Amino acid sequence: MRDVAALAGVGLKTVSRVINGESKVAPETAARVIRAANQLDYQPDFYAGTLKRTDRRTRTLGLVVGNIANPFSGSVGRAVEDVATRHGSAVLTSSLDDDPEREEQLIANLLRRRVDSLILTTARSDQSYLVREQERGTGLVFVDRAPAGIVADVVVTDNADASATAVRHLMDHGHHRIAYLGDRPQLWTAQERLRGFRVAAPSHPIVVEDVEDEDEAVIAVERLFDQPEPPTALFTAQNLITIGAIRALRRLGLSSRVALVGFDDIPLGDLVEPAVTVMRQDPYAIGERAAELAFARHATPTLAPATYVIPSTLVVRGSGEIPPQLS
Amino acid sequence: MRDVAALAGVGLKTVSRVINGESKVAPETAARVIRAANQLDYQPDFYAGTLKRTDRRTRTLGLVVGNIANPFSGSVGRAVEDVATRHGSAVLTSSLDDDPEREEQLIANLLRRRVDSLILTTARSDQSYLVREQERGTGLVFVDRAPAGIVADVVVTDNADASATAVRHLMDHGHHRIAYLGDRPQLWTAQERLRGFRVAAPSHPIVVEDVEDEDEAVIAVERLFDQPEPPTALFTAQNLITIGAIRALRRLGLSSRVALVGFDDIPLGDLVEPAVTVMRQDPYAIGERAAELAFARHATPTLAPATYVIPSTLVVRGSGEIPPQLS
DNA sequence: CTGAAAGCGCTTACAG
DNA sequence: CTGAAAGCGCTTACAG
Repeated sequence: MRDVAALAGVGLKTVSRVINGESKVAPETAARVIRAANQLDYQPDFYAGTLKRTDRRTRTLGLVVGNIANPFSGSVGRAVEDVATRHGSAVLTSSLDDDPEREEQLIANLLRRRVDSLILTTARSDQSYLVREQERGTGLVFVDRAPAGIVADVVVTDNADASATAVRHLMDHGHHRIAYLGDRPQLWTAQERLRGFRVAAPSHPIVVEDVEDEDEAVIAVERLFDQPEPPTALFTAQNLITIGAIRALRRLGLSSRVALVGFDDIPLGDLVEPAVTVMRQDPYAIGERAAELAFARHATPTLAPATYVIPSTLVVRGSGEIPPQLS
Repeated sequence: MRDVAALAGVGLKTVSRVINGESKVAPETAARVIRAANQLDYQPDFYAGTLKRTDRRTRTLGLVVGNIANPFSGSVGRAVEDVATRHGSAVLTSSLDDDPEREEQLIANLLRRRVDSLILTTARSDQSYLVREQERGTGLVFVDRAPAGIVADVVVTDNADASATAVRHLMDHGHHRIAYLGDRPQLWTAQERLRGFRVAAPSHPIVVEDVEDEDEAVIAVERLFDQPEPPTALFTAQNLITIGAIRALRRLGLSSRVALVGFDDIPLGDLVEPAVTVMRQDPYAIGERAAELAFARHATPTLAPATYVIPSTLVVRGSGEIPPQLS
């Protein structure tokens, strides 16, 4: 910038004004500055300006998702990016892998880079370590999972409600022996989905927790049908579990005899046989709302923190409408 | 930092030394500094340090992918993130949507934030506008698509080879009437895949270009089978086209009578009926190699730019092994 | 409409 | 082992 000022024969401040499009510069002077900037191939350094700027905003958001390679996180990320771009901000993305150790490390890394807000999915059971950062003015929006030990904006799916809806759908189709297959009970989402299941489920539900991935889901389903009184319907409370269940039912030759409703849509869910009925979440809407909240808080820091619930939709495709079979 | 120094009763430089873990600080002094930092809840500002640091590295990478919500880009992004984390760097992620207008805008945004390297997928037909930035020392690695007008590191799939392999697989199964269905011919990847197809294909191949999405693929396939001499096999040169083709074949009742090989794997490709044979790309390997190249160049700026080809694998699942049917 | 001085939070290049 | 001075590239808060 100094070189540009020298070449154009103006003061630093004038170059700054031209670069930032502030008015009140004589067109002729401005033209000279622009010519000098082009000649020297000048690129302003945004972060250098941040140092002295009154609001100290870096116009950078930190995003922590489960795993950016997974479609749910990908859609959240895309939404955050879209909103950020509209506000002239950039997004630093990190994948958590549900690892509590990583959580603190990733967040520390983002904080050192002075992100204006953090939009984050968490793995630890307590987030009170972020209170001081929040007091310092960093925006905090929790997505997908509600935090503990801190009051902040939260954007989540209607986990319990959606689960109850799924179970009622199965009961409406005549099922009474319904099995729940869910993720690790430490996860807030797993707790909520089980809670919703219990609210709507018949009196003696079958509950299988701690199913961590597709392979474990296959095993869990095989085990269920190895018992004297197997379920007539499955509610799989996570997308990988749904995929594992489809695989297992197919191997067992039960695809067309056991009803299945999954939580969270799966890719090509309409092309498998039978097509799979799911409660579809809206990850783009979650990310969008979260990013909008972050920017709203930058504009009005006194906003009271709130929890936003994004609705899910029952997508009826066939697997959830199979009637109970007499064994 | 000034406050920490004052509270600990030491000089600025000593605080700096403790924060950065430089040796040569008396344990006692260091402890006092750490206590002061905790008490004041001090967070170092990484970018402020960058300003005066000799290497001027921001330890930030810029990533431009097609769309982070799409599984291919997601895997590339995840790989870049993993390598960056190992090197203490963070990643600014942007989605291009194959929009040439966006390309310049997104890149300008990243450059203003002084990324050390740019790892990018491009939509424009020429990237010579990046030469000056490259000369200034910003690392440039092109992924998925080769650039024009600039010499830089490139990491791509073996598009032409993999396409030829796919077509030979179909011919080995007796097919002579094979249709190619591909994306916009402006895209480098589409050109390469068509080139590979032509190398291996029989003398009078059927070529359908400019298929932009799933819906267009459905229409294109329906049209093919509305003709006097329809193909006995399809080579769908992009994942959304593959999905559209599966849908169309199912509607036409031809799923088990027309062979299909897709370029790029699709989710749940093994669970549809028939399971779909594909040339599987390795997006994680592409992202990983690209990020490693970026860091290698930071360490050794004189490295000659090179092109790296990441191999694909034929995944045989059923749809590609259907023999030609007598109509 | 324009510019000189001061300073943001750090690191560098010294001197002790 | 420790610290004072200078300066990175900008913006602020002035004065003219």
